[in-house]
Amino acid sequence: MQYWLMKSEPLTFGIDDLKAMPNKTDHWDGVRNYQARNMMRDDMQKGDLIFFYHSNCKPPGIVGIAEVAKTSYPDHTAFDPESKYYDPKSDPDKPRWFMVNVKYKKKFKNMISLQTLRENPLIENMVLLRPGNRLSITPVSETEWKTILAMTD
DNA sequence: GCCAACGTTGGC
DNA sequence: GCCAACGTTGGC
Repeated sequence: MQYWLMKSEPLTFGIDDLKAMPNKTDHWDGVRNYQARNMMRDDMQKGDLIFFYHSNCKPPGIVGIAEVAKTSYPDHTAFDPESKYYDPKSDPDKPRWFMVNVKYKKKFKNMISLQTLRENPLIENMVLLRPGNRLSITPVSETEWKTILAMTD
């Protein structure tokens, strides 16, 4: 069992959007970064737990929990010229981009803002909090997971 | 809206 | 393979 953090812009796709999906499940498409892809493709297992993070909003922070509902498979939006995630270099016979399915688990009564996370010395080395980090998917250690859960009410 | 920090692209 | 130019991310 591993833990992850996945960022999404709430205006594009927030945790309430995930909850509203059939079976509260959706595919996590549009990841176009190799490090993030590799984590989805190689490391994410069904049942892994995910902190759902809202980025590019006020305030940014962790808003709830989801879980990996299906291991990786090719991201079909890369094959669709109409999609904003279209990548002509991704060949259906040799897909470049992958995605997993993610299922809504819960939404925190109060989100844990980025600022609040930064103020907790127990998680100061978290990948998310490292200077310059822009990865949309980051691993979370068990200690970090438990520490952050303890910050919820 | 600004801009620092990255990642990617493509000429050479 | 280098690296300048460019695009993106995402906090502020």
